[in-house]
Amino acid sequence: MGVLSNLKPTESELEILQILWEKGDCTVRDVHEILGKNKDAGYTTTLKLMQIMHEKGLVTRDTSSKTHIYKALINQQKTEQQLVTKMIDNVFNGSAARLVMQALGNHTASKEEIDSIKKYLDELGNK
Amino acid sequence: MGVLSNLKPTESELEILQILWEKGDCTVRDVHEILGKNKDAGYTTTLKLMQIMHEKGLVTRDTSSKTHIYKALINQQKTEQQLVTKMIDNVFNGSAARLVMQALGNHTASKEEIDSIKKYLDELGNK
DNA sequence: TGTTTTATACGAATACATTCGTACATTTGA
DNA sequence: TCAAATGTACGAATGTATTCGTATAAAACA
Repeated sequence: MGVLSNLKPTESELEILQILWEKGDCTVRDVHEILGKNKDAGYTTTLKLMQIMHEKGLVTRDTSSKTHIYKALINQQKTEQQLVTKMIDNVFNGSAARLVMQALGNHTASKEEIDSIKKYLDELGNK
Repeated sequence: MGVLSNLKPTESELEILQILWEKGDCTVRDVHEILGKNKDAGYTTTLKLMQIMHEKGLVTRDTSSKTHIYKALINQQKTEQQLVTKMIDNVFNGSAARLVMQALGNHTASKEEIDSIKKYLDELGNK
């Protein structure tokens, strides 16, 4: 297991990571403007967060020009897996099934989603 | 929506709530001893946490005798729902299906669990 | 009874995350 | 060219969670 795998992003860091995962390379301003749609913090707040993320090894950056370019360094899939596993352990007493039922047992899941999950389960079952 | 519904427990508070949900009425010592199996903090740490939880309205307590008896005041199901919904929004971009697949796509789900989920999905589909 | 154990209350230290102000350097463009 | 805009660095304030020490009171018991 690598060093990076046990770095757990904070909530704000996760918001930034989402953006980097989706958009790829970003400047601080890029990220800040996307964040600005949902929250309003100052520009230097976003900058500081991203600098801290760099210190922690969550992101890399290209500093060859004045405006630095940031890139996620930790893996999206692996991070999501960590968060889910942690929730299963902490909240659902180790039962993935309880989490799933909780997730599906309300309006958030559409018919299409439920169908795709069924398909996924069938594929899982055939392995 | 009631006042209690937007109280979000911290991680330590959640650990304590789990115990209260499972065991029902508990003294601080009860909780502290169960917690002690996994972590080692001082007794007064647990006490303080539970006092704070009382201030926040997460728990009630019976103080009629010297040793106080604590009880969860927020609902387990509702709290779990909140946490899951928040994770779906923050981590999986609103897609419950993505969360579910992430939860099932590893060793944490046993065959029995997967079967019970299938059954659950079928029941959901018939509504 | 008087000592030990078991409680609560509460202030304070510590740790960590978040936010912002300010200094300073580089670009941009009028 | 030189002022305005844009960028980084960084210290510090703020907010919140966690941890623990100490004071004090009640209960248990030898």
